[in-house]
Amino acid sequence: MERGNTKQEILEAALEMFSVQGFEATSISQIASAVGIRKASLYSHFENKQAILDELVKEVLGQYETHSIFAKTDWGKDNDNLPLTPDDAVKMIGGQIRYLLHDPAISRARKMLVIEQFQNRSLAKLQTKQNYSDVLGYFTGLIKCLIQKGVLAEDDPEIMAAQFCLPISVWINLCDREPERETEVMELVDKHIRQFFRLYQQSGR
Amino acid sequence: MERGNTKQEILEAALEMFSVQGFEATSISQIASAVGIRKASLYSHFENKQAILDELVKEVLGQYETHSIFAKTDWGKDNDNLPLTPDDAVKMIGGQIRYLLHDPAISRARKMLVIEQFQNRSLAKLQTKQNYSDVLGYFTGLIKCLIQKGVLAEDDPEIMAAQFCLPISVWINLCDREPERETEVMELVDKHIRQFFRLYQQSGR
DNA sequence: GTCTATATCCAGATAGAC
DNA sequence: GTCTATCTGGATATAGAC
Repeated sequence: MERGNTKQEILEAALEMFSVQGFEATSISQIASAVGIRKASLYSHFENKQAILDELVKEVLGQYETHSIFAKTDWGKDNDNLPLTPDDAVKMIGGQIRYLLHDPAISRARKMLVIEQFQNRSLAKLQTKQNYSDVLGYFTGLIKCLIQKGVLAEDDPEIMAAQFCLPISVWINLCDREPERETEVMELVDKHIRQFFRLYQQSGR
Repeated sequence: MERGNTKQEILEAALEMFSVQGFEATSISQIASAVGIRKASLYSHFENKQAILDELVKEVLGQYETHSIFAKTDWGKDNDNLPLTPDDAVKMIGGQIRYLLHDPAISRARKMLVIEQFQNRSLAKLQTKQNYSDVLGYFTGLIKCLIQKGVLAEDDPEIMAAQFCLPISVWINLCDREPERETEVMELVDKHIRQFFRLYQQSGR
């Protein structure tokens, strides 16, 4: 470390605390002492407490747009790494879940949005976008491709996507709350994906 | 009103605020003024702020055990009002969702648990029990009955239950966050239930 | 049971030396 | 940029009159 990145350290410490206690319950002194400075020094980097949250939402959560696979919805041509078999799907989704669960910034941002969703209208919208609409849109596109390729039977793709990814959303939230249940959850995910494929293959016959 | 129920009014006001702002961000004065008394008077009813939360968890959330249909899991004999058709299921589940969404105590308790789930280990456990395990157990039992009756095809009942009720959980949470989307959500629920039945009927042929 | 008054503490935020 | 010192307000909680 050795300075220069103090502002970044503040953002990281703040996110860590906001994601457990929430914004209101986290004090400036707490954040400052986690970074190793006095609370007064923190005001050299941010105008006030709210500015920390604003910056977090803008930067840390904003990098979602550039990095998250769910933010892009162009399932047009690049059907290269499409999961055509249950095994592929389990591998792909399993890896994705593990990444979402263990990346500190991502998991903390997700938890913070859960905590603050009823408090703040704009955070509610962000929560819906990142952890519902975009995910649903992503899987709707993927499933449309799989239908077109004849891998899955024809049916309402949006409902199929919901049936596929919303249980997984709930299981991710369960792991956020009780991390020790991760292996149990991963087994459920495995069974769920295979059953989903089996089902929507059969019915298309 | 006219007194005598001040303690109850305090609990209700507190739950209303805890369910939006969270416990830490809600002050004693806020609760007191919502009830129409001074903050000092509140200490005649509760030893301290924590005692309000404890009582809420014990009483208001505890009445879940006696009133919620999800708390009972005996699908043994009383297969009277079993939803045998998609229409029945849509009607039954739709009514249940509307009840869960609009009953003030239930919806506030649910939101409070969402907000406090990462803060407090025992509230995390309660959240998992009430809004995950019990619901999953309830629908696993129901689905087992429907399989036995030949209404649905044979498959892993726990996974079927997850595919059935976890999307609905997510949609309820979406309505908690953005109540104006209720009708849109109810249409999704309708389509989801019919597609679920159609699917698991077909595959059993 | 409710009130006013008060004690104590800690929050967010600013001033100014180094 | 970080510090000490300080301001101001609001928090939880208690004491004691009515």
